[in-house]
Amino acid sequence: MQSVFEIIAEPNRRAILSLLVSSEQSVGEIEHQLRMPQPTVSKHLRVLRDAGFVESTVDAQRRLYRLKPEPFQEMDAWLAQFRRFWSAHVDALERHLDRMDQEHMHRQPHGSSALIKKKTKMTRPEPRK
Amino acid sequence: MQSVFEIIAEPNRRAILSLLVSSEQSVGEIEHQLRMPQPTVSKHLRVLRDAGFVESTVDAQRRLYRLKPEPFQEMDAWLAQFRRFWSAHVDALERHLDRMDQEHMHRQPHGSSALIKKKTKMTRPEPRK
DNA sequence: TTAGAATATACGTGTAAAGGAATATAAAGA
DNA sequence: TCTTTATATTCCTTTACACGTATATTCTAA
Repeated sequence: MQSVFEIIAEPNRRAILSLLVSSEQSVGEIEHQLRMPQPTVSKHLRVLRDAGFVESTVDAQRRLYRLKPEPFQEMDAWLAQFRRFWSAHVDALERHLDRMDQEHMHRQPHGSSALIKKKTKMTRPEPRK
Repeated sequence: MQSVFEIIAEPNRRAILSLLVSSEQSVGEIEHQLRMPQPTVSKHLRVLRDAGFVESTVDAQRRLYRLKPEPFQEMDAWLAQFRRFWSAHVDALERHLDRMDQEHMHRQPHGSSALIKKKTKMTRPEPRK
């Protein structure tokens, strides 16, 4: 489980990361919001912490977990080499994500598709009038 | 092997994608440049094609593979939700990637670390004079 | 100091996927 | 047609990892 890419390959881990983007959360809060068994949450948090995606602080019996930026920046840096290539083809993405919506909606319980589409539209160049 | 994230979790596939960013390549060219057995290349290309990362055209007995943009855009869109969060912490990335260099250099045969660092520096804000 | 709450870890199991070796398919050229 | 080149696929084995269940650890509060 060396690389950041293997870490985020796991859907539950991506869900945890998306949850933590709003604010830090305890294990129990993650457990309830994502409806995963507690050992599952703890085990994924362990992996995420070892990989530097999150850090935790102690609050009584609770552990509060929050994001750390470095691995995300590393992923972004890897993606950067492809940006020149794809930036020409923005329109095709709309169709692609619409297809994803149809096929995978049930696997993405937290509306990330909608978020993706919204964000994508923001990066689209304005039509020249 | 549903999601784009699982596809790029495999290091050989990432190497193939990085190779194709310069230009389209035949299976044999990929095989030689990355020093992988031919069946390995073909199998990974199959996965990449099914996931929409690449497409191929026929050239005599050869198959020429090239990148397609959509999956990269989809990954970028997922990463976007974390950008607000990390954009404050740029300096920490330098240290992080320097550590990665020490630990993983032998696993990244194509100088992607150097490329990452270079690109990262480009996105760093200029010091105000 | 003991009970209960919150979290972490250990262990056993199933499964998916990556790799190697062999073989199949397809096209080109003699 | 037969051979050679280029690529794809099949079969088999191994390994890594995600999960469930059970148990351990850690801290609080009574």
